[in-house]
Amino acid sequence: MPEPSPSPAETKPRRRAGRPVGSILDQAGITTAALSLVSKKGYDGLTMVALAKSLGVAPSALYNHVGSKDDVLKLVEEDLMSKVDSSVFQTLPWEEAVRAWAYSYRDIFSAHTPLISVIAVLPVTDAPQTLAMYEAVTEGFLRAGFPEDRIIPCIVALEAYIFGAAFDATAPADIFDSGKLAESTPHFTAAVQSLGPVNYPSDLAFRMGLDALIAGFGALRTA
Amino acid sequence: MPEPSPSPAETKPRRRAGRPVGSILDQAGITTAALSLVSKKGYDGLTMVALAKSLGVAPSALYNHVGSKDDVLKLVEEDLMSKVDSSVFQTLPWEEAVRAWAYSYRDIFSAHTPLISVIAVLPVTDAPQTLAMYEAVTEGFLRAGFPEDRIIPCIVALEAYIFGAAFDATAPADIFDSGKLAESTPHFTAAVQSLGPVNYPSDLAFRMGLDALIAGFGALRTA
DNA sequence: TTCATAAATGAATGGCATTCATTTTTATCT
DNA sequence: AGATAAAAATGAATGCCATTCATTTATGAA
Repeated sequence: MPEPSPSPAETKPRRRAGRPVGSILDQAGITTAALSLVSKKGYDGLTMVALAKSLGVAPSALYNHVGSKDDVLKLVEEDLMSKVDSSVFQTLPWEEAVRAWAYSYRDIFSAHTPLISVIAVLPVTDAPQTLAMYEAVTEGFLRAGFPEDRIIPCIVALEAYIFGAAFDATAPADIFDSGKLAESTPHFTAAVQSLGPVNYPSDLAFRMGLDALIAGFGALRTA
Repeated sequence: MPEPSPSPAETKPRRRAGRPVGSILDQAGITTAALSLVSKKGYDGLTMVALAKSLGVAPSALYNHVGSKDDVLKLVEEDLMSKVDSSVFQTLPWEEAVRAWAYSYRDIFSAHTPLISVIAVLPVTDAPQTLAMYEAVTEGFLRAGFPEDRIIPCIVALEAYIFGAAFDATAPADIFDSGKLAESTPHFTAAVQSLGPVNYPSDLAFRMGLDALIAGFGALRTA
């Protein structure tokens, strides 16, 4: 630090790199506290008051580190995105990589569906983990021989499907029980019953749709 | 309840059919008021206080007709479901019917994404309009020659895709702007730019994914 | 008219995110 | 070591929200 006395360029206070020494709170701590709160109490339990209490701090103290509760959700989202396995595109053939990536993506976010409405509309700017995932997936598509201008539409469609499927995965098993109105919907009721005792086929449906998307998109490769 | 008095079958108070004569409020009125409130102020503006005011009534009066705000959302959902065009399955060949139905479904719910988290998990019991839609779609699949036990998984997968796409449709155009981090994600950034001035291809993506699902599922027909 | 029931009222209640003036803590400079 | 300025934490508001409840009003049937 060759920092002489006169030095008008350096006006901001400095801090030793990587050491949040002077404060109880920082964004990383808030993120992990939010995640453990969600895993214990669900998204209804994720309130600024509860978050502050779990950190041993007054609620207003949080606002020195995040601008709003939405900021907290963005932090959680970034953390989750970093857990989606997009490394598979470096090791597996395209079809299998897409499949593994999609399952990983869906499994992670099916436990965090309240985030989906936030993510789906959230600009990717300043979201490094999210961008890193997109970069890895894009590279995988390029390597597999996709024309550059088809890659983003394919990813967008796959993501839409994954988000929708994440909701499905949390639905109750009897969601298709037609109850008293069964008589007026005979074909639908029969189709539901033909599935057997397990009436909600969210996993079968996910696999079938994913197969269709992979087959359809795979045909776009030029190489 | 042995009910000694004569006429034991008729215990509930009667009311002339179709005439909500004695009260200002009923569920139909609440539903249309909620819909017009949403269209004017969005889902943030849909509060019980605002809803009551738009009906010229005290907020607590609403609770004589609905159990909770979630009930209001269910009423709105049912109304929207009745607007999804599933009649196409009676007139068009299967591929075109699925396409038309899916576009109609997505277009309606892209203006009501806050409902999706409710719908996706909501049992279909006591939701006559929703059941009617499922019945029409199921009939369309049966007519097209699908094995009975494949129909529900296909519908579930299509719905997941439609719900996800409804979120996409509301995303800002610059959602994929990588900003300062563009240098660290060269392939993704290039792929986004190859799309041209319109950087968010939600319509192209929807069409491509829908084509893939229709092609993949269409192959399941046996007839 | 009488009476029971349904509907509407207005005043609570408790939870929520967020703000702000104030105090405390911390890091750096003299 | 002491002074100083910035960052961080505090506690007490604020305003909005869904929901409840005791009470009053309106309605239809007997």
